[in-house]
Amino acid sequence: MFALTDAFGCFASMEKVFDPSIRKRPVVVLSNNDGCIVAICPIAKRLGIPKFQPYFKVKWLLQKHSVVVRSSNYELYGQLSDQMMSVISRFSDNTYQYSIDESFSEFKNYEGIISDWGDYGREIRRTVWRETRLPVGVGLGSTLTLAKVASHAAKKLPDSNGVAVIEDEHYREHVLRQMALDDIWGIGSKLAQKLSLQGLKTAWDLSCQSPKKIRREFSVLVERTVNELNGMQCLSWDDVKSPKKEIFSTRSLGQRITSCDDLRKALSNHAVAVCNKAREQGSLIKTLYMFASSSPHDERYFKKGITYEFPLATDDVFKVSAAVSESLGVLYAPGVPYYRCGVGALKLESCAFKQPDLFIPNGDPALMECYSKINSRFGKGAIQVGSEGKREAWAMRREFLSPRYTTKWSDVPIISCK
DNA sequence: TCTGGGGTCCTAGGACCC
DNA sequence: TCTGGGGTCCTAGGACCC
Repeated sequence: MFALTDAFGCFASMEKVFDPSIRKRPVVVLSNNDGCIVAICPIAKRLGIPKFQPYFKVKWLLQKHSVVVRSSNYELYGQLSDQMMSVISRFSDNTYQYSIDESFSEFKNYEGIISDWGDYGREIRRTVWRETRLPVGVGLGSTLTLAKVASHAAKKLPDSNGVAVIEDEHYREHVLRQMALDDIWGIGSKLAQKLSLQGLKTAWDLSCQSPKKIRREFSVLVERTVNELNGMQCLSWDDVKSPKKEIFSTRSLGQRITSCDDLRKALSNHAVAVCNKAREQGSLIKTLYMFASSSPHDERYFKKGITYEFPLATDDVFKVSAAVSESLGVLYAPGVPYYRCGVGALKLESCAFKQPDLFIPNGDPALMECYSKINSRFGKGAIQVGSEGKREAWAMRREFLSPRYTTKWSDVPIISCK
């Protein structure tokens, strides 16, 4: 048995944790630079507020319903996510955090011990609420895809109360019949469109297809989904837990930048972020990709990218930020109003198979270890590479930012007793 | 006044080589 | 004289997810 536990309207619900005055109001959270709506609390959802729409286009709708608008407060969400994950992980000996608000749990060693999975799911839900004030849904099923289906049902079906268990055939059919194709994990809008041309309408229709035929006409991935919907496990635990093959850090800038120095600082920040993520999963970077561009909505769109090959795969932040400085000449052109830039590690190698080179100095692994330790002890950014610069004006626009209740001393909530 | 997210993986197509 | 296959690598763009 697998479970998927995820937060309802994650960021929007997180905004309510330390601000009870907005708990009963519709809340949405905007993406970086207050660009798009990325989270909608259940109350706002009922008002029909759309997700992933540019903020400036739906502003009128938000005002009409007096919706509370917040910028992304990543400091707060990171902290609350950690708390939520730590509660969930107490309920299984094997969990995997799939995203900031979703966690898979495996219960291989619990068969026969847990008599009622529904009760167990409700216990998880209650405990997360009690300890973090976050509303979560819990979906249980015999494959990872069915756990995802169940969590969808836990959110959507009125009789579920936040927990759904797909155990018997009857219920599986009941849930799948009410699920749209593009709500299935791995089926997006394009595939859904193609499938509907064949007369399929619901997840149940897809599950009734012959896997062989689906493989022939679509792909092994869709075939796998069909099998998983029927309770045949194709996705193994290792598939979702496997280390990333690519790591990116990209961002649109709060303000256009035009100076070479600003671009270097911005890219340097991304390069260091990528490097840190790579080290966290035990990877070394062999190929780095850097790009900078104006906005695609500009009249004259400018985009330049460059790949940089390290002679020896590395996780040394100094080497990675030096690569940025070296490549800057290609990316920078005077007069371009840069709007977006980013860095990605395209080729990663496992540090378990590190191959030293007699003629290339290896950097200082002790220095890197010390750097990592300082940042994990005192928080991200406690120690930096000089080329990253300090927090710049163009960093990020966050007009509707809530206090950093958990990560800034002056913002810690005060409870006064009379 | 201006404003349009971010991350990962896959695939098609081209360049190049034998 | 003309024709011809197949593999690898790279890149850009698409698809999908949250």
